[in-house]
Amino acid sequence: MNNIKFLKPVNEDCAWEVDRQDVDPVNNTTFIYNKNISLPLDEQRKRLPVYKYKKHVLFLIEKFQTMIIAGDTGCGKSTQIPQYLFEAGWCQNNLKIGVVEPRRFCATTLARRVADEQRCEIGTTVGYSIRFDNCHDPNATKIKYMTEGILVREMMADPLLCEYSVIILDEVHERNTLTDILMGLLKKILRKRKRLKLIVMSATADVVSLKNFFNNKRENLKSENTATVLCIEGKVYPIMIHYVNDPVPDYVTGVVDCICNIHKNELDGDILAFLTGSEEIDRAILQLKERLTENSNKYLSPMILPMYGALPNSEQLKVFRPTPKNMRKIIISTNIAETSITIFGIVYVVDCGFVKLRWFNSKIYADTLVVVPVSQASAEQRAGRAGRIKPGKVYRLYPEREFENLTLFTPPEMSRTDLSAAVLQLKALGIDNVLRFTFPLPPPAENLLLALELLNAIEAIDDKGYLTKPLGTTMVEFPLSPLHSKTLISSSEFGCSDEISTILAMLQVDNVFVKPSSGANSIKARIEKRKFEVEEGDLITLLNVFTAFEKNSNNAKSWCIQHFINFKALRRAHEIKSQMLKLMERFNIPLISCDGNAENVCRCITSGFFPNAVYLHYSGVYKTVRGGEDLYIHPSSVLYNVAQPQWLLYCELIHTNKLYMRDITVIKSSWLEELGKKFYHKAT
DNA sequence: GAGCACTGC
Repeated sequence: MNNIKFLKPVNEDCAWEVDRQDVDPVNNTTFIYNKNISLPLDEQRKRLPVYKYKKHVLFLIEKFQTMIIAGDTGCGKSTQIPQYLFEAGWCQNNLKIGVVEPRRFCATTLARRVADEQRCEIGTTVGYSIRFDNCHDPNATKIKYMTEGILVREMMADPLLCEYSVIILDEVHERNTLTDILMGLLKKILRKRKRLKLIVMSATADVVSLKNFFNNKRENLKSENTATVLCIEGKVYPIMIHYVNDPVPDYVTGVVDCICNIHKNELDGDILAFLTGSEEIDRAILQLKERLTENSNKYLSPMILPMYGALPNSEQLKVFRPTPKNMRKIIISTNIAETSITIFGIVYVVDCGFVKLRWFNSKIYADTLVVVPVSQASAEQRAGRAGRIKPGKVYRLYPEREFENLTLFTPPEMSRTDLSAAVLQLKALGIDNVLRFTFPLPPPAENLLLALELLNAIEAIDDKGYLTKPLGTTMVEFPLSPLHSKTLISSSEFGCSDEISTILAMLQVDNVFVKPSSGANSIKARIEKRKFEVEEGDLITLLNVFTAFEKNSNNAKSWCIQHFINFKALRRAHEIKSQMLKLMERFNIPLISCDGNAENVCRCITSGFFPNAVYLHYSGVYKTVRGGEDLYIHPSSVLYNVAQPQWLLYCELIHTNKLYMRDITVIKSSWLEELGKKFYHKAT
């Protein structure tokens, strides 16, 4: 295909080039451990813990409209229960079973596994549907795995989900915003369609509150319960939990100390340690490499591995390979290993007791990342990673008395993040009064009101709270956040919809610029990036990258390597842009190019992102136009090293030691007066 | 001078 065969894997500077696309998703089973792999499929199915509960499941689903199933990952519930229902006739009369997963990876791998067990081709009786990848047959598919966003989209077209006899919500304990929206909507649908059944599956969540939420039995009436709980006991080994006597001053060093002790004194078994971010993980690994030598343990050599989402796929896969003989894997991970992935062979868990979460800051109307103590449920989930193959040990880096002070559950995402997209979605689904919507856990009213205020300012909803036509109703159709979709829809008026659709696609992918860690190449990468940089800011810079990428599409991969651009990110941006173009055509938004007139593009960006405006205060820091909060230019911005412009718009805020603006565009204050008039006349 | 995890007909 192209000329990259001269690159050697040993050349560290090219390591980034190996990435997810090289992993064959069909044959990649490293993520899922199956100890019965040598048995025939039917035999494997019968050995799963859930098999003993087959009759219970089928009995309870007849009797109750909603069933809450609690069971650990690995008990087989996500693959088996849909098949039990299918085999018991729940797909007669052309009805389907819908299984809703929080991640694309789960939806596709589970569907493929179930298709194998049903001995059918994927996309026939068993299929899946995720964004950019439809693999199901509307007439033949009976068991359909999908992501949460897909079901929300289906509800917009078919509000009572008439195609389905059963909906299964999986991994509900993660409590994503979409999970909560779906639960609220399904509660309504269940009232209207008595024959629809709902199964809610969860690993740790508090099943009692879920049961109460779905129970339609009215107080003081003799009517029967409509919801029930089934607990599936998986096979777990006992876990011994250790606490420290006194709080540790620095949990990174604490984790390192603890790992060294385990490695020196404990028998074989891999170690999994939780920290909050990649920076901490890299720091811990440096310390460990200094302190652990081949001689630290007579029998086992340490094999120290990082694990976090931004890590290249080739690096992530190392964590799943079986531990070589006479070695001990020591994995230092973010929260990704708490729920999203399962690593086999863990016997020791070290928990720093903290997690990094998105948190809505109402002063600046933005989500920020904060490090907070974990919840009890989260601590238990982390601990549970130790007892999968034999009795395990867990080390918590806080005193035992602190455990009781932890909150029981991590607040659902809805209660702690920006709600503007969720509110817009609900409005489109016919929920006019979002303040009275039955959320599984109502988010703070202030956050809902701020979301409504923002949507009104960008004219997605009118003063009475109804979706505007055509702007608001069209915005919902795009898989973009409200400010982004507003920008896109107004882009044809500014004569630059081609450029804006590119920029918005580029904003949705991360790590466009490759940053090698070693000296010479990091300077080269810096020089290459300069070639794309322009004084208008980061967004026009991204536009330049994409335009150059498309011009070189016949040798895209080698072009990316040459210019230190992330090929995978650009390919995904291309994919997202094509989806946007299709939607734009459908909603009659003409594709117009401004042929290099950057001012048009910047004015258009202002028309959508005006709520995120800042000005340069005489003290030398930027302040938000409404709240007057201090913000700083992120070092990754092209504007970091130039004279500070007077007015800026940002697309994203990162809260670390300061509040940093990312993806910045230079604007004029007169544009704000013109394009964000309604919003700013109150503020100024 | 810096980066939780997911996701979208």
